[in-house]
Amino acid sequence: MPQTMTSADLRTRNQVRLLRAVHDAVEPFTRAEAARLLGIGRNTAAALVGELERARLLHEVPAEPGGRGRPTTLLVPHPEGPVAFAVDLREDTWTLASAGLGGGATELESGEHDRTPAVFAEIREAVARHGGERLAVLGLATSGPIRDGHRLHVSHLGWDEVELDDLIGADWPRTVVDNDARLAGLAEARRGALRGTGTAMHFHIDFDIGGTLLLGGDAQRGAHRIAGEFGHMPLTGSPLACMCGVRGCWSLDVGANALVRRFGGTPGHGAGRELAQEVLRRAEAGDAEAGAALDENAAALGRGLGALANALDPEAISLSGLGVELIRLRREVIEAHCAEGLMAFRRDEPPRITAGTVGAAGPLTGAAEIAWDVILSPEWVRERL
Amino acid sequence: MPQTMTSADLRTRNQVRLLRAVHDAVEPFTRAEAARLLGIGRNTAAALVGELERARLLHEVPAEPGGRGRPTTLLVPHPEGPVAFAVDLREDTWTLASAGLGGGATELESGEHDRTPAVFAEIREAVARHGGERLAVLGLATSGPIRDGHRLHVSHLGWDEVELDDLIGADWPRTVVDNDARLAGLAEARRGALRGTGTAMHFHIDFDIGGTLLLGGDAQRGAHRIAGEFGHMPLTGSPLACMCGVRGCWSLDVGANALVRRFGGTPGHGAGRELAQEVLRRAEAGDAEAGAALDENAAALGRGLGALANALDPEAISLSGLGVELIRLRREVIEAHCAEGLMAFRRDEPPRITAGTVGAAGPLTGAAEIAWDVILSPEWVRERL
DNA sequence: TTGTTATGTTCCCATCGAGAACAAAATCAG
DNA sequence: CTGATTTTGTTCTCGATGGGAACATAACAA
Repeated sequence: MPQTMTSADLRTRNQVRLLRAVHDAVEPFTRAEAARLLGIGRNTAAALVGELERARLLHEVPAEPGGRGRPTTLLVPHPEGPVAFAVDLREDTWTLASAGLGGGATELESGEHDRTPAVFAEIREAVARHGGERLAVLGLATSGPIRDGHRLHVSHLGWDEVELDDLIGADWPRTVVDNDARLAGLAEARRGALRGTGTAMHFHIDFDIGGTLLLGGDAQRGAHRIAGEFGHMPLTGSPLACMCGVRGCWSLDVGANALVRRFGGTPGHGAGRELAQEVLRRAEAGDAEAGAALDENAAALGRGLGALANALDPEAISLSGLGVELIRLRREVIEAHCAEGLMAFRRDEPPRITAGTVGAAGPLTGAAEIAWDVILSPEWVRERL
Repeated sequence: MPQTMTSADLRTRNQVRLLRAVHDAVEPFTRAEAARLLGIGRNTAAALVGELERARLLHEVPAEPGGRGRPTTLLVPHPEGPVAFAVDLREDTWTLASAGLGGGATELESGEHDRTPAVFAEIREAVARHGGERLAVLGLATSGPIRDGHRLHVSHLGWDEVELDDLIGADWPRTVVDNDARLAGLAEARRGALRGTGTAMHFHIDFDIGGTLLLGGDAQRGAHRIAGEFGHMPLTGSPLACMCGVRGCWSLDVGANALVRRFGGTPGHGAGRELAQEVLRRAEAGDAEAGAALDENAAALGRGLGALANALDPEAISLSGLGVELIRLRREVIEAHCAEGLMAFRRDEPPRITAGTVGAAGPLTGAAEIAWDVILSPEWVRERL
């Protein structure tokens, strides 16, 4: 496991550091600022940028003068530089987007699908339509755990152990895949509400609840890359059996399925999202029963967050999906029950609970991030020159 | 946040890599093997080792010839090299040990204490008695969470927000502190049952249960460095109120306190450990009620482990304290209830549940590790030359 | 117009690790 | 006992890297 050794590796390393700084920056910065940021000399910065410009990875544009001093250049993505494609594969739709250095994604195409793995061929064709020389890596977000990075398991589509290696063949560009909830969390950590946190958590609340632990801007993946099933811990004392095969899961009390069940429906089939939206509408309009349902959902959410905060000590927790509405309408309920679940000695410093700012674009943004993580690696950059 | 830039940093980096390899190795290795291991040339290895020998960080001793080829030298700790001291501060005793490069710890002194923070002065004196020129860093393990690394909270000693910065003053050597359960886990990850795992968990079961998530050989610490209170999640549906201020904690059903409660005692005062030992003895002798108590404890343990495995996907889980006996006597119960708590699709690949191999020396060994982590840093090594 | 300030550019230099060639010290084959 | 083989140590040269100093350049300010 060699990390770095030769002087050439040192150069590559500094090039990657520079590219990563550009990618992660909120605002573009100048070459001189880059030198200060990386702690290198102006001469070295000039050499690095020159090589990256020649490799069509960075581009320099004149910066408007901002005070005294010789005018300098802004470091921006190269117009002919590599791009990452990102795919968000949902229950019955898919979206393809393109993202350059810096992360800004533009949607290219989207479509519906028939809930069979044939959608992968459809996506492959869309990628071929839009992908040119500049396409470097494809990041794909799907729901459901992906064991060891290739065995996909989406229960609500009836996909059981779908073999991704068979569906994503040699005619695909270099492709990296991950779970949508985890990628939504990664997006928040890199470009959203969790930016800058050392330890944080993100939860996506849809039919049920899934999430990820974010450490230093990266998502914890686990030994088989199926970490994040926080919704399948018994955090709320439910006596019910969950579809996952366990009894008492947190997800039984949080999310659209819990709302469906409360109003007498059978979870797991179809119209849960519409019902959830309707409950939200009615609760906002003052309907007592809908309000009570929301209270229960928010209370169960908060109770679980408190328990998880005891164990993992996050600085902040962001929510997406239904969670955004729950925060908007029932923040006090969530926070009160979170505090109740927190050990007494930590109640004066509870985790910040916040709505994600990347929103519904989370999985797509996260997929672009993991694709760019491949590009911004020493191996890839060295290959490119 | 500069990671590395100059060529001098490159050299330091490789020196640290070499020292870390020696520290982490199970068996000593030769200079030629080191070159292969780090992916550097024999000439470079010779230069690195020479400098480290002059800095009294490494020592070369003739290796007994093992086949053909010119005889070489074994890389071993320098006899005058730096040592780390490690302290394990327990409820009413403390132990001081010394650990050299490679981790082998030898006990220096131990004593009892009066359960007041005055024990820190006592420890300071013992350190001064044994510490000479070679003492570089002190690692200290205590029970209880240590918020932000300096505010100690040990409920069963009645220490509430004890300020470590006041107790560990400028007359101490460079000191690093952490929680005993976390350090026990770190010890397993570095030198015990979890060695080589990418994602693993460790739990120490005493009066209650505490643990840590281990990622790539390091312990997850959390935003306020108080992560690891897994025992205070409601994983077993207990209706009771816990001393921590929360209702339903896992710890209410696992550990010595749970046994005390089951046999009519009041947890939190004294003799829980003796009772636990007696229950173990009686259960092993065939006593039905003691056996049932053990069953319940093991079942609750397994149930929680399964839930946590869903969320964090560890490759292996090691246990210390009472957990060792529980594995020895009730492995099937633990594993069965763990499987029951695992989502169905992961039951064919459950986490390996194993007794820790570092044993009672876990906190001390872990304390030595965090002390050596300071020594094996580029900053420290560069300072030493 | 002239001084100030921030940046770009060009040079030289110390250091680092790679690689090749050779030397040294053991084992193995006869 | 001798010579071939194997593995490692040692020495030397070389290209590349980043630091630093000196100078050039282009804006602003007085």
